[in-house]
Amino acid sequence: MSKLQPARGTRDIYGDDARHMTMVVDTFKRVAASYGFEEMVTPIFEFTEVYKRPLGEASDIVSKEMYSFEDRGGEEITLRPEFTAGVCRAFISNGLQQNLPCRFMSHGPAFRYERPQKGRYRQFHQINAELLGSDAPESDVDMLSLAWRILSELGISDDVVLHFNTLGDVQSRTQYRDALVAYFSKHKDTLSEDSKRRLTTNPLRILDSKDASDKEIVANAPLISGSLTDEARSFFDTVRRGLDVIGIPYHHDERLVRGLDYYTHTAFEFVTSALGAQGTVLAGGRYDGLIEQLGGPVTPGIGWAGGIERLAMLSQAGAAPARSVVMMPMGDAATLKAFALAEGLRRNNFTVTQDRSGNLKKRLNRANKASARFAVVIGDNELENGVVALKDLDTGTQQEISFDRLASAIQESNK
RNA sequence: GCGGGUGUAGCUCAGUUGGUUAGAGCGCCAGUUUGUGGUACUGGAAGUCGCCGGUUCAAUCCCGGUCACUCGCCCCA
Repeated sequence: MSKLQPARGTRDIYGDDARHMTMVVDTFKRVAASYGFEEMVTPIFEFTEVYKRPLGEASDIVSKEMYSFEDRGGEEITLRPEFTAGVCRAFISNGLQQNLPCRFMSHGPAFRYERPQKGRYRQFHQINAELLGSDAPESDVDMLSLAWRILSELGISDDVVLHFNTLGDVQSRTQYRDALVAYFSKHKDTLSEDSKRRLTTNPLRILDSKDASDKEIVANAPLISGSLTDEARSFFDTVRRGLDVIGIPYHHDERLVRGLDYYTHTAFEFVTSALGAQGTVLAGGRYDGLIEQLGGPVTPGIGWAGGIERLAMLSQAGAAPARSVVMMPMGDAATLKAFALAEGLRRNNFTVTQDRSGNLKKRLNRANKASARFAVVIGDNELENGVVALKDLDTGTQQEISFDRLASAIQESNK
């Protein structure tokens, strides 16, 4: 590597990108808190088994996308490829089943060894919400409501469509899987190579194949609604009624499935067409068997994860950095005085930086480029008289202010 | 993992049908103003033409490989 560059699929995040992503996370935390969610910060790596079991040995994530390694103590370790399994492990490890339901929010990086594309990185970032311990369909509505609220506050709810389906309970899902395998096996000869493989690894996934001839076959494939038990059907209807009451528009997509084995009942994706092939910005569903599968007490759960990069690309919203006051001391004595003045201003919640190099012209130039709001010039003349020259960089006006009145003068001009 | 496109200054891009000193705009630096910005004018710095190899008298240009980005597939947030 002759040029110093970040490892493939990783990138440095700064400037506007960083501001947009921070806005996504801040909005997420604020809104999730208003739904009663509390932070759960789990380790960024876990024993490999934590992800291997729930995700399914055959899943692509486990079979070829995980960053797994043996650490120096001989333990099999994996960088988290998603949040749910880790949060559930934490739930079990800490015996949190005493106070159900639990509502956890998390955010941070996750890792998958994939071919990078726009909006798809090997180190990517997610916001994640999990609600553990409620098997009521109303909880599914709560989770969708939370997601919708966040998308709305990010200003992108008009740009996404909620695709929504049910996978039924375990019995429904098993029946459906069998029905699909039976149906697709009849058409095996005309299925694409990818889908022939899926027939054994993940038959549900054939339903969203993009292959033209697959699509023809899929058009007549049996639907999950034909395999639903009465309970599963009634569960689904309750969730739908909830969405109607809250006023979340959705598209009932009978072919929407999940890639991961642990999902049951509600499955959903908020999708945009603005990001090319990586259109899913937030997705999740119910996973009633997961915690038990990990060795914990039987506990239902529902959760979702949102891609921070993708959400940030869509929303393009970010808090502008606070406009600063720049101290411009001329000479050693003034430099010392500027320290004291700056501290005083910061105690009054102003953002203050120091610029001590170059002539005044240069400093004002820099301040201008940095969108600073005020310049405070202190030289020997000012020191003698106990004043500073306070320059309003927006209006260009300048006035002499005594040391002790500086904060209030800035406050006044900034109105 | 598979297929297509791209890679020239900090950024956005021209260009060379293979031939001496590779260009523009923006940005950056300096000056016109010994302590007063945004405008204007003048001047300047900055590129191993992604990297390695091959063909050739000669490669930034052609060929091969490689790395990265990008679009689609796969997968998925």
